[in-house]
Amino acid sequence: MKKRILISDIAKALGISVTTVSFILNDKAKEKRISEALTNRVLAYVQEVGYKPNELAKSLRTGKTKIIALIIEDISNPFFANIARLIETKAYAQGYRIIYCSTDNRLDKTQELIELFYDRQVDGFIITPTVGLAPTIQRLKDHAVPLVLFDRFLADVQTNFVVADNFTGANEATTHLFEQGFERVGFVSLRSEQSQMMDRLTGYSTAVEKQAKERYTLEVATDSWEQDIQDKLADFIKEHRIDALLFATNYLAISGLKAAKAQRFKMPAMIAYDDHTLFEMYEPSISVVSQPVEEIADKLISILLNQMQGKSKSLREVVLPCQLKIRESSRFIS
Amino acid sequence: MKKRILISDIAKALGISVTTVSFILNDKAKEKRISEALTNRVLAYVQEVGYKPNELAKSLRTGKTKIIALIIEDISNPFFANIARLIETKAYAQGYRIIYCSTDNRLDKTQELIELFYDRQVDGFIITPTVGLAPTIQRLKDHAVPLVLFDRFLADVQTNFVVADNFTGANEATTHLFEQGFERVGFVSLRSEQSQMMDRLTGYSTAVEKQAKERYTLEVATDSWEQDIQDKLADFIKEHRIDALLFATNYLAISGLKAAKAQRFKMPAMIAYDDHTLFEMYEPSISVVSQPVEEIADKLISILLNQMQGKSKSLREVVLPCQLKIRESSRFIS
DNA sequence: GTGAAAGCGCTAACAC
DNA sequence: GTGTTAGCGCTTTCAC
Repeated sequence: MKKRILISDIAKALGISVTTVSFILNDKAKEKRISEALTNRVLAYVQEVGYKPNELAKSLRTGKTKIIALIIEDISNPFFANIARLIETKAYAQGYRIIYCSTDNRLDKTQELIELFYDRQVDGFIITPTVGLAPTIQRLKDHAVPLVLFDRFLADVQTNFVVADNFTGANEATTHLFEQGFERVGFVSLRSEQSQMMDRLTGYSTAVEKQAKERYTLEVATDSWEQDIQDKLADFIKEHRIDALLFATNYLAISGLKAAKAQRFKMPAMIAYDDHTLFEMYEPSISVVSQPVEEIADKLISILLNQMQGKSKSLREVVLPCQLKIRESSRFIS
Repeated sequence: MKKRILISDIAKALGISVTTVSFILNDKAKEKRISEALTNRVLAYVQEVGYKPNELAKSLRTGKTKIIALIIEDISNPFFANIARLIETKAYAQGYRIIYCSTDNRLDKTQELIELFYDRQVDGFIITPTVGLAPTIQRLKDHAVPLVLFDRFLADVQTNFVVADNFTGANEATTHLFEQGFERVGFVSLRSEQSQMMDRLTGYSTAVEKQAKERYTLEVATDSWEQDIQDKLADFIKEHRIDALLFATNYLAISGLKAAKAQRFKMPAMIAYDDHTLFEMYEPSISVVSQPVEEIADKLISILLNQMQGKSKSLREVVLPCQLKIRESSRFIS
């Protein structure tokens, strides 16, 4: 292993002190009124030997790592992967890097991850919280760690968050189905206390009540087997003679499509939550409630950066509108 | 911000020295023959006050960060997102965390990212290299930085790598199409010198020659607009009266399906490279050459860990077989 | 304008 | 067995 060149090497080679080199390297040359000649000489030499400071030592000294922790449900879910991509690009432009981990929505794992990254002195957190995470988040807040939640928020602790307007999203989707002429509109969701799931459920229920129709809901356990989900779905549809369905997540909708294909029944009309290449291309194309991914990523980064730079101490609770993309799967065919 | 508790605080509170605490915390208690009573007292106190060492300081001192840099083409591509997920899980189990960045296959960005993470003292690299990256990789090698490439390798520099057997994958897919009875089998690929693209092309060409048929290839520029790709594809199919197609990547195949949908022509028989939920669910379901993602991730991590732990200095060049999943889209219908 | 030196929090060689 | 202390490589105060 070739030895890395150090700031002291530079100083020695140029016959000046470490301080001077450090000042010049940290753009404090004029502030400290170091001669332009020397400044240029140092810069040229640094360039020549390709010196790069050890960021670790720098971080230890400054307390800043320029790293943001992204603690996310599942990086392989396209919805999260897309957000991750956007966040990464925006953070990168500001000189920040992203360290990520998937939580699988497991509380213990999430807590552990947060502790871990906290010990690593990350500068800020972007988190999709699990139920029960409030105490952990509160602790971060106590330590004045910049953080912002997304996709869902926690009722028990006040924090910055960026979520979609899930109530309205689900409400409009449901209403659209009724307006198309469907009568028995079901809702398939996760058995979860997560805010986004609750809001979607309430959105659906409110729409059903407004239309004075019957509610049909199926809640799937988060740790169900794929096969189990498919069976439950098939039963649910048949038993209640459902003629239209709203799915609370993209993967539930995909399970639904798989069930229909495997068990050879005709999928009723449907709308999915969160867009996916599959929905766009499927025959018939699947209507979706789509979250504004780009804006979510934008807000997340800007809120976090503001906080990290100490610009704003006020709480930011951002709720962004969803977009109902009507495609073929929600068309009424009498 | 509540002050973090330090190892010196522990020592002071217990009236012992930092060394002792450090030894105990680093499992060197018996090695240094520290009394069990003291060991337990320290452990209990550490537990009680919730002391956590500053990992940054630890890293600076030990030179180990327990962080692996994942430098990948595009985290939002399901193929890479899936691998990322698997790598993450396996690394996590070994106490390593992942820091990632997407390169978009741009040389300058990739170089910059590698430098950056190198300066951050990551313990190892997993990289999908771009063309022209050899000098940078060589430099890492000179500095004895553990690294392993994947998805493609570089001819100009010897390194560990894990790739799929792209030649055979493409060859078998092409042969399968001919055996089905198709006559005019085209190949759609990226205009790129990347090894995996070249191998897929050679695999196709060799199969065509063996069958003594005509070659029809379309190479799309990597920075093309989606619309442009679709137009080119439509023209290509019509002009050569293609009756079956092999796509070199999943997104090219998706562009093909989109083109067919938008421009209302019938997609010829086809096989895509890399599986995708869409291909499984599409009507007709799309045959694919699927890479063994799980094994790739396994090999990557085990090779990298071995290297990081200094266990093996020998070069590991792993080529894993692809699996041809025959579905409906490659069926011959006369 | 420039340099010496203190420390960021930790590990581990060395001393006793 | 336990403590003292010298760094890891950097930034920054303070002195000149």
